[in-house]
Amino acid sequence: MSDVAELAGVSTSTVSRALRNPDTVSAELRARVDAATASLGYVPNSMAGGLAASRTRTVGVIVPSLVNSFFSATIEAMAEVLNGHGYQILLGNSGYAIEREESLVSSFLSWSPAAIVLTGQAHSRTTLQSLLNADMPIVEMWELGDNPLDTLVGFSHRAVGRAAARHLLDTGRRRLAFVSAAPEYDRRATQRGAGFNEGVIEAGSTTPVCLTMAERASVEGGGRLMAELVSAHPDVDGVFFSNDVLLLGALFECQRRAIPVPRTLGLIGFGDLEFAAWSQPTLTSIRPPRREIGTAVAEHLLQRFHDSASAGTRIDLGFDLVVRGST
Amino acid sequence: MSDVAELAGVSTSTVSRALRNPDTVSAELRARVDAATASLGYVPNSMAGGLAASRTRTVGVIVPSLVNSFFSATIEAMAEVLNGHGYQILLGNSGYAIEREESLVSSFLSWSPAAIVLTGQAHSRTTLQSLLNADMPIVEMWELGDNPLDTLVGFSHRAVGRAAARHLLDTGRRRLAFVSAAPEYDRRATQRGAGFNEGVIEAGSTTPVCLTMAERASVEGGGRLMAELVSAHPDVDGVFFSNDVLLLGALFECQRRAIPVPRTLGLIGFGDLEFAAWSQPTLTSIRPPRREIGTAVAEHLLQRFHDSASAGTRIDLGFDLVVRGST
DNA sequence: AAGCGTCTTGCAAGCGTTTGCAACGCATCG
DNA sequence: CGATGCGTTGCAAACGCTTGCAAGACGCTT
Repeated sequence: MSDVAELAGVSTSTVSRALRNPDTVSAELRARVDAATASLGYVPNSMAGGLAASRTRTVGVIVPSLVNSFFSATIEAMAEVLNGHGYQILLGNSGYAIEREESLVSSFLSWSPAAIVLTGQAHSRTTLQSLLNADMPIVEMWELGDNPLDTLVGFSHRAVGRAAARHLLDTGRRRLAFVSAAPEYDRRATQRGAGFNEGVIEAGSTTPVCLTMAERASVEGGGRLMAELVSAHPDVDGVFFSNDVLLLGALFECQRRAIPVPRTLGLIGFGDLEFAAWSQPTLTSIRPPRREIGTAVAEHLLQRFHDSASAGTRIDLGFDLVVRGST
Repeated sequence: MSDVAELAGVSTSTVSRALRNPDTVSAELRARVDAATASLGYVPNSMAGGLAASRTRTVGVIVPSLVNSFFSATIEAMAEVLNGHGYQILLGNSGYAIEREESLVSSFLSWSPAAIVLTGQAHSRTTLQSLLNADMPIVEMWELGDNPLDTLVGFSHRAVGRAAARHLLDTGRRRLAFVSAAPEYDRRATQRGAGFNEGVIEAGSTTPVCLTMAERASVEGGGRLMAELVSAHPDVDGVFFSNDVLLLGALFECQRRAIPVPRTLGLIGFGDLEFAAWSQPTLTSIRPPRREIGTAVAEHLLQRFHDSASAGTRIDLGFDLVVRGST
C-alpha cells in the first residue's frame, strides 16, 4: 500500500480512503490512486484491513449439508450476489449437528465477519449466546418460525404440508400418507408433515399414515418405504413425500410392482428437483425458493451493511405447487 | 489474549506459543494456559494472528459448481478432515469461467491461505502467474494431466472412457455412441469422450457416434439427445453418457418409447449417482472417487503443512466400473 | 568451580491496514 | 477584512497477535 501511495504521490491514509470510501477523496487523487493501484496490481491485505477495522468483507454461512442440492443452490445464488459486491463467503457444513454448528460459529467469529447466516432456527445455547453478543446481522434461512435471532428468510413448511394435503384431496384421494426421512436430519420435513396432517384433518379426512425411515433421504429409502407402505396399507391412494429423492425411489418401486401412477396412487413430493419434470410419469412437486433464498439473504445483508435495512426483518418467499403427471 | 496471559500468570508470548506450538512450552505452563483459555472462553483473533504470521489456517478451494454433487461431495470430505485440524475452507465458485477463477484466486491470496485447491488444470495466464509466485501448496484436483502447477489429485478421464468402451464391446454391442453436455462446461467430459473413441477404435470397431448438447448436463437434455439418437442412428446399440444425469433422462425417454433396456440398447453412465442403483432398470455407471479426492487433498495438505510431504506429488485415485442392469 | 549447551520464557518490534484528530486551504458570510 | 465552516489530506496511534533475540535456569563436562 505504501508503494501505491508513493507512486500516486499521496499518503497511505488517502490510498486507504480512495479504496474504501471513494467519495471522501477528491476526484483527482482518486484517479491517481486508481491508476497506481492498477499499474502495481496491488491487492489489499485483507487481514491487515480486518484487524484495523475489526470487521471484514466476509459472510459466514452454515448449512447442514452441501450434497443436498437445496442448500447448494441457495449458496450459489448468495455467493453470486455477495461476490459481486466484494464479499467472500466463509462456508461451514454442520452435518445437521448442533454442536458442529456451535464450533463453526465460534471459529467464524474469530474472523470478524460482516454477518452470519445460519440454516434453520435450532441452535445450541452457546451459539445463541455468541450470536447475541456479536454485533452483526444474523440471518436464519429456510425456516420461518417464531423468536428469530434477527432476520428470517424462508417460507412456511407447514403451509407446504397443507398445500400438499389440499392437492391430494382435491384430486380425489381419500386415504393419505406422509413419507419422510429421519426427523433428526430435517426438522423442516417434520414441519411439512405436521402441516400435511393438519390439512388432512381440517378437511375432515382420516388421519394420514406416517412412515419414517432412520436415515437421510435416499432413492433407495424411498423405494423401501413405498414397498412397506403398499403392503401395510394397501388402501392408501395418495402419498406426500418430504423430499423428491424419496419420491423418485418410490416411483421406481411402483414401476417394479407395476402399480399405475397416478391412477391407483397419487404421488407428490417436495423440492421440484430437475428429474421431477422429466421422469415417466412426471412428478408433481412443491418447489421451494432455493435460489431466491440465497439472493434475498445476500440482498438483505448488502442493505444492512449500507444501513438501509432494519434488523428483525421477516421475508416470506413462498413456494409453488407444480402439478404434473403423478397426481 | 492478555487476559489469558494474566490469568495464567505468564506473558502473552507464552500463551501464543502454548496455543500454536504446545511442545515448545513446559507442561506446567501449558496446562495453566489451557485452563485459563477454557475458563475465559478465549478465541484467538484469526486476523491478528494471520497478520503477524503472514499466513492463516485457511485453505482456498475453487470449484466450477456447487450444485454438481461431484464437487459437493469432494468439498464435504475435504472440509471434514481440514476442519478437524483447525483449518477453515474459503470456498469459491467459478461457474466454469476461467476469469471468475482468476478473480477468486486473487481475492483468496489477500487472505494468505495456507494452500489453494483448484478444480482442473485449465487456468488463465494471470492465475498461473499469481499461483507460481505464491509460496504455498497448490493442488489441482479431478484431473490428472501433464504440467501440473504442483500437486495433482484425481484419476484419468481418458481411462474412464476406455473402460466404458471396453465394457460395451464386451457385452456384445457393436455400434456405439457417446453423449455429453456442452464441452465448455466440462473439459473432463471431453476427455472421457476421447478415451471412449480411442477404446472403440483400438478394438477395431466403427468410430462411435458423438452427440453433444449446448448446455450443462440435465435430465431433460439426456432425454432429448436420446430421442435424437434413436431417430438419427437407429443402428446404435450401446451408449456412453458423460454424466448419469443425462443417462437418467435417456432412461425415461426409453421408457416413454418402450425401448427395451438393456436388450435393444445398452446404456452406461458416469458418476454413479445414487439413483443409478435404484432405477428401473438399474444403471451401469463408472464411479469416480468423489469423496476420496477431498480426503486425499486434505491429507496431502496436512502433511505438506508439517513438511512431511513433497510438492509435485501425483495421486491417482482410480475409479470403479459398476455393472448393473442397463448393460 | 567455571564453562558450555539446552530448554524456557519474556521483551518488544513488527505485520499492513483503518481512522480519529488536527491542520490546511478555500469559499462564504456578516 | 476577519470569522466561520466545510471539504480534503496527512499524521500517528491503534488493531491483537507472532516471533527473533536475549536472558535466565539448569544440568553436564572438564
